[in-house]
Amino acid sequence: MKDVLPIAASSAEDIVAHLTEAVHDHRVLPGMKLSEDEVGDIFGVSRTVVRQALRAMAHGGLVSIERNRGAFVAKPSVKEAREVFEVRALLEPQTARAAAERATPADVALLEDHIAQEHAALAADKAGLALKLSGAFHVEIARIADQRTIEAFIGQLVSRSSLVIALYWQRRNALCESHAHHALLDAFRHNDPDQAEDLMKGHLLDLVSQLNLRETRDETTSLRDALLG
Amino acid sequence: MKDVLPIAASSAEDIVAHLTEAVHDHRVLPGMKLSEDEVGDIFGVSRTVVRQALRAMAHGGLVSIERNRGAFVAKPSVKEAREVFEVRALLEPQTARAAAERATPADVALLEDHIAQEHAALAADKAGLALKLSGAFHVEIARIADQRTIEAFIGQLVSRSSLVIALYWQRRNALCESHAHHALLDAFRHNDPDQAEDLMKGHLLDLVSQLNLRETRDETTSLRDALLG
DNA sequence: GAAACCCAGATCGTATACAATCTGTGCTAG
DNA sequence: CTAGCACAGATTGTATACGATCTGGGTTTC
Repeated sequence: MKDVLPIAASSAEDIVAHLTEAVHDHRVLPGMKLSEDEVGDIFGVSRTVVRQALRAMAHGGLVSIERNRGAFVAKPSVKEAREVFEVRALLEPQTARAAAERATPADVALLEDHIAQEHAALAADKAGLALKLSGAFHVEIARIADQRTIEAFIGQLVSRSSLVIALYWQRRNALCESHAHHALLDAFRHNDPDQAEDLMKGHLLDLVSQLNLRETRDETTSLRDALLG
Repeated sequence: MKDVLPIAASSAEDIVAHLTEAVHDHRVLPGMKLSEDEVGDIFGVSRTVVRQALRAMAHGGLVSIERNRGAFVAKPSVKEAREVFEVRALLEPQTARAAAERATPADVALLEDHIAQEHAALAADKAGLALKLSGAFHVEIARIADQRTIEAFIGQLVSRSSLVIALYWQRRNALCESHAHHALLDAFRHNDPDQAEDLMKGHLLDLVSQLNLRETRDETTSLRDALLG
């Protein structure tokens, strides 16, 4: 079981993309060790490029690097978790407003497809995949708003949100957000900035309200199993 | 002139700090080439650590890396320049509000010292230094607001703002912002969130209004001269 | 004379080797 | 039996070496 074929990825960006996706759909969980050798084995590259990837992810807040100890998937504290959603609450409503002003039929179609995939993922009981798509939806809105700087920031915040959700989500009600996304889609379709802004604001509040920002949780799994299994 | 003593800096973070400072006070200008060998010589480290530093700065938007061509100090486009200040307008007024709510006498004293240094720099005709301090002032406000995530973002935005100012500033009136900072300080001293928010909003609008977001400018200087001369 | 081509120098990209640091295990002393 | 220490294995940090790619100048050809 040691050398299944490595994942096709040569560049550091590929590795970042793969690992980030794995974190987004909760195949890789907060606290997991990302050993340079192991990652290098899995992707079939040398440690040099692995280190580039890990440091890049560290800059995005997805990974924390401890000197002489290695890289770990970040475990945001309760304070950091709050901060992430506070910043999102500052950035995203206004961004949704701008997106609603600019959204073209092509944009709407793309978001529709996004939501359809989310539904399919939920139907197939792939909660992780649905979560990843849900995050991408938010980033896509920033793209539609034609705000690349904000898009990059929201990308980071969505990544960290995945970590926060992995740590602090209370499962009592399954994720019903696709409803919120559908409502947002309507606002975009009708180019209604006011409603888009309000809906986004409410959506983010909803998300935070479903978190339990008191206790922490702990889990550990093999990185190799998470990525290749 | 080839081997003046290298700047004392061993770690990648030191190099990032030095180079970032140099950019902030306009000793290093947009478009300047940051050759790995040259930077390594200047700081007395190997290319390995230089690359770490340059990639880190690239993630912050201060440097742009072109594959097989090298690293250059970023030259934000007019669109990026607008975006930077649009994001700042979203983040900073609210942050100033939070800071005004939390500011302690110690915080106020620290900001006072900051402003005093700014004045001294302006009096000594060190416009670059004054600019750097002015940016640090904004970051300090985020720290007082106890928002580390926002602090990091504003740090990035201030960095890029330095580049924008280097490219698009129209010099017709010298930078009189220390006045705006003084007004903000008063709002913090009296714990007046409303006024702090308004002042910050106006301050940012002022800054943008003093930019000429139409033409670009070009200049080139030796990195070594900029850092060591 | 101008354009296309080719080659040399320089610069970056990646891999590998070695040094520094940490973790955990087993031993020893109290 | 427990606490402290020391050493071995593992992992990361840094430097260096080599290969790939780009830039610019000089030559050739039309």
